Amino acid sequence: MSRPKTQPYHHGQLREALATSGRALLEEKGIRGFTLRECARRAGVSHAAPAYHFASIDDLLAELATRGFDELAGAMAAEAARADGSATGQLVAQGIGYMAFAAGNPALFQLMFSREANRLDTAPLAAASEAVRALHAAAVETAIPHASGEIKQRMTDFAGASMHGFIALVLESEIGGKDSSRALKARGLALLSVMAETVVRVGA
Amino acid sequence: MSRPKTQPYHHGQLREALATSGRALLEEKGIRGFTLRECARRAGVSHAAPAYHFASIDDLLAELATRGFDELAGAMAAEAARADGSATGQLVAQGIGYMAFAAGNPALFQLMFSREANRLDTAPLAAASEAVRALHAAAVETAIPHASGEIKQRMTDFAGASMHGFIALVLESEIGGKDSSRALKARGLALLSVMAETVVRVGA
DNA sequence: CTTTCAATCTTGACGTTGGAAAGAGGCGAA
DNA sequence: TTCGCCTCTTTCCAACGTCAAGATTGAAAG
Repeated sequence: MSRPKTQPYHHGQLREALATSGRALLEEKGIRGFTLRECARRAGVSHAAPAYHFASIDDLLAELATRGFDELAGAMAAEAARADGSATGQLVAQGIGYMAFAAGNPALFQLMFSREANRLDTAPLAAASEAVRALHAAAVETAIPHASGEIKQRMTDFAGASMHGFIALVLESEIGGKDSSRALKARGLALLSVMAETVVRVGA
Repeated sequence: MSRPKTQPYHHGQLREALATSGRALLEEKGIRGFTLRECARRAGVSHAAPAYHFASIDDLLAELATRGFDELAGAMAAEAARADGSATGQLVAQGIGYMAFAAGNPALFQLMFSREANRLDTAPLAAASEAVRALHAAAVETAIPHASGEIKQRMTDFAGASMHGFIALVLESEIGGKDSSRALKARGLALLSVMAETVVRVGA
């Protein structure tokens, strides 16, 4: 019976199960409605079972945020991989991946970029969010390889702020409250296009 | 004794006191650490006293968010009033007011633009946030009065996304983790400047 | 000035939460 | 088989939001 030794016992995959049910719960109830006990309930274990895998509810939230950043980086990289070779290609493609992830996981996205997550700041979480930042910086580097360091920093600020701000405002329905998803996508693309062109123009 | 009849009794100004202590508590503990009972404690009343003034904890949070939007609009308008007459003046000045408010009230700012606040959505809250949006749209209008409606909308998206995204990322220390406040201000101003120039250029 | 009375606050209770402590159960090593 | 550790359950506690009931007060009415 050569079972992988990482499936030890009773429930076996509790950590994974909690991350999964937690993620769903977060999207359903929002950050304020998120409870450890409901999370455990959905995983089919007693309310104190999570304690062995997560030191506290904040620890579980940190794990969710960390996985979110990993997935976000994946989404950005996947889009970027199929971008054309133009100067703005990477930047726009990554932006599409970024916005798509946010739109698909609004509550998780907000958790990742919330002050609460900042307060948690475990090492893996910091590393995962740093990876996303690095990916973004690389896209700017590709767009304006010959610009000065200061310009590159300014344009990284600018590009990151534009794409993050747009989707953040959309999620809060501060932008396009009643608009269709299709119309919002068009507006998002238009924004990314203006953003990328500006980066290249200023960085030239 | 012609006291204003709106100062009725015991504590008298409980609603105000709760809004004040609630705001401070929110900044201290964050949205997850915010509790009605602690709020009441700080106002010097029993744990159930708030119920008379606020139907629920969400109702109190909605009030805080509403006041936040009012104050944000005030900050934007105050900065804009002392702007020069250039095309980009209003836009940059409002952006400064916007970022200054966010930097001074990070937790409140995040509450205002959180999915939770969206869920609350009382009429006054919707009106207050709409007022901020209108102020911003007016600044874009001033910058590019002759552009088409679609361009104006796109540039409103763009300008709002840039300024909101930048300060949002700063608050989460996703931008400039260890930088001084002075350096961050410079980066914010640089961003606003690029943003405003782009609006005018594209809208021309 | 006394009497009402409605608005405001307090007390006490209920169900739920996060977390700690202690015990039960099963798996792998000896 | 026995032992010991890892995993989960049970039980308990303080604190939470909310409700219901009672107490307190300022001010209007007589």
